[in-house]
Amino acid sequence: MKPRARRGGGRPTIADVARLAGVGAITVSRALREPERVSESLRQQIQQAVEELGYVPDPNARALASARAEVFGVLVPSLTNNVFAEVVRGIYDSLSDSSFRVQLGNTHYSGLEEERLLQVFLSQRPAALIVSGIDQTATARKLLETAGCPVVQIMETGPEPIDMMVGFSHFEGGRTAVNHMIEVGYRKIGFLGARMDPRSQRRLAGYRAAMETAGLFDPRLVTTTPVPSSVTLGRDLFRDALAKMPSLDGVFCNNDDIALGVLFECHRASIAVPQTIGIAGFNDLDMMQVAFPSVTSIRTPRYEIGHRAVAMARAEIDGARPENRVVDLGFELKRRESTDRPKN
Amino acid sequence: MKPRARRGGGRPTIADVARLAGVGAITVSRALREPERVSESLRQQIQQAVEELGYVPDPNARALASARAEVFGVLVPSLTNNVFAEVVRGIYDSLSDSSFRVQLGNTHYSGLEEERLLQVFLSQRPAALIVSGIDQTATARKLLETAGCPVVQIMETGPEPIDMMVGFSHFEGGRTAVNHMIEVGYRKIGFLGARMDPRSQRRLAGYRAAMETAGLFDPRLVTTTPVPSSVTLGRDLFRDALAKMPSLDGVFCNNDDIALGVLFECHRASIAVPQTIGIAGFNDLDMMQVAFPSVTSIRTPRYEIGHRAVAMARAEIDGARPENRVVDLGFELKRRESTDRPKN
DNA sequence: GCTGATTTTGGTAGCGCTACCATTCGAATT
DNA sequence: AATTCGAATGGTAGCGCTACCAAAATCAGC
Repeated sequence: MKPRARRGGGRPTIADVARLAGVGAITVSRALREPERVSESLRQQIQQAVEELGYVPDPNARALASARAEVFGVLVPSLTNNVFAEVVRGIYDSLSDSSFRVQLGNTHYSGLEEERLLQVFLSQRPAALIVSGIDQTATARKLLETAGCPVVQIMETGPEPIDMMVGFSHFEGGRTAVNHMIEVGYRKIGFLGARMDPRSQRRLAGYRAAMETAGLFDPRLVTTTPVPSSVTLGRDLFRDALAKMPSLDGVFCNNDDIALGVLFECHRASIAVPQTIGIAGFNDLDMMQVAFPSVTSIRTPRYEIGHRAVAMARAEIDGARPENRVVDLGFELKRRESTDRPKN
Repeated sequence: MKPRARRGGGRPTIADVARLAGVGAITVSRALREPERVSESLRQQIQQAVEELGYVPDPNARALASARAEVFGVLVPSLTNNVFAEVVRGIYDSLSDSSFRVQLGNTHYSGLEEERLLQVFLSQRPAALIVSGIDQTATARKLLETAGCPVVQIMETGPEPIDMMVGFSHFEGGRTAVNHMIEVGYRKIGFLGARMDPRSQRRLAGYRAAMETAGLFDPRLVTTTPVPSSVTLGRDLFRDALAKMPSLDGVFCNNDDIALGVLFECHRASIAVPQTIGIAGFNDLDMMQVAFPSVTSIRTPRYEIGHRAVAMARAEIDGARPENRVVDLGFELKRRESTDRPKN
């Protein structure tokens, strides 16, 4: 029977390389994946044939034959939020020295969307999965538990990892920022929050804990909205908060975008920062230290989280079962001018 | 011969579905990909079997058998730059109703890295490729020309598309912004630029054209650096520019990050904006309209570029050869307070 | 009712690679 | 010298799916 014309458009296959190098196909496969299992001389012959033909292995065929794709599935709630962009950058950078690909999914902060994407990702049998947060739905959790590959939950840490975790405590972050504001003398400290995803909720809880401990908590100080965060929204939230409680003397913002909106509004309304109003943000974007006045914020290890998540997953793939399944990378309070209140 | 134990971990295959539905495997395949070619009754039986088993097709097997992966390869120079994050979001959103996956690559503004990633992407036989800019290396261009799939160059337009293009003129954007500043009375307008990738270069060219036409060009007005852009860098560049040319009365910034750095530095140094210094940025990030004073900028259609690129590629995949191979989505000058100079 | 055209369905043979097992061969052991 | 062993290499049989072709079923026209 006449062989069918090559479907693949004439790209060289492993068989072509094998023929040119005068070895069996399987030996080429091994030379490429486990060079130490092939003798020096053959390895060189094969390497030369690969280069001569410009052979690049087909990842699809590889995945099909080995029942495992060299893919890291990554689920984040947003692609444009700078925080997750940094995490994703850390992931990509940490994988650039390997042949792993990244399969990125945007859950839009939706648990259902996360389930759906998980299902899609799983159909590829990924080498590892990285998911954001620790509040997966029960269905998603079950899918992850039976995924048969390393799973890393990122951004937060918690008591019951599906497999591994890398993050920090948003609760402590919020509490630390607010404690600092209380210490330097602010009393009527408002909380401004947008989106209010689980991590925002925990920052709010940290705020509340700090305020209650100091006997300063008042529910009217809290202003939140489910609307996605933006600088514009920061301004609007601040206006609302001030209308509700004109005696406000500080704000802890859910994130830096909101803090920036507050800062701009203070400029516009000629409200002195830090004298009349103190401002603290969360994440410590580059611009916070350049702003005028510079803005106090909680520095979070975004890039490092992506990097570490990949490192842990790769260790597991390589058979070294990491001892620490849950890694807390911490955060750092950056005290700046926006809360530099002259003690009175 | 005894069949080998299932490698794939027992997930249902198309054969399982076919058996349950009492049809041939190929019919299941068709029912899933081209439902109109299968009779109504069988389609329902098959659909039911699929749901009962929780069958999800294996994309790797699909890609191998059809010599074409349902993947859009996307190459961008940066993942954290908000501009590209928006483009990528547009791409993801436009593909979310399909079974296409996205394969994202970060070129780090390097032509060589772009070539390398292209090689990797091509090994998967993607359904389409989206690449940033129009300044590919000769090697990359050749790879793209022979890719055998739709190719869309984004962000810019130019005279010689590899296949299709979606973008706008950075030259005209720069010229428009600077013309506006000249019109309202600024004379010693500096150019502040970071990174200086090809698009930045063209904005600079637009700046220069506007300045020369008005007889205002002076090379000492131009301050650039190859360093990546940031708000901090904007401040530094502005300080340099001012040191070099204290009589500066305006700046056109390569992008909004830099403009924001300038704005903050003006606050800090008590330089009146727009009276003493006028500021214009590029891209029109959300925060520019909230800043105090609000900052004039060139609004660029980032999300729309991603959306349109996907639409054009999909049209081509579906066999409808789009008439317009090069689409200019334009830009819009947003006049704001930072250049609202009182006419004198 | 018959013929030819047009669906609709199924069988077979791969896609390019690797798991599994078999074979070869030289070195070490007895 | 015979036996054992491990390392190096190769052959075979799929992985799960679809392209291609063939067969069966349906339809239209006379």
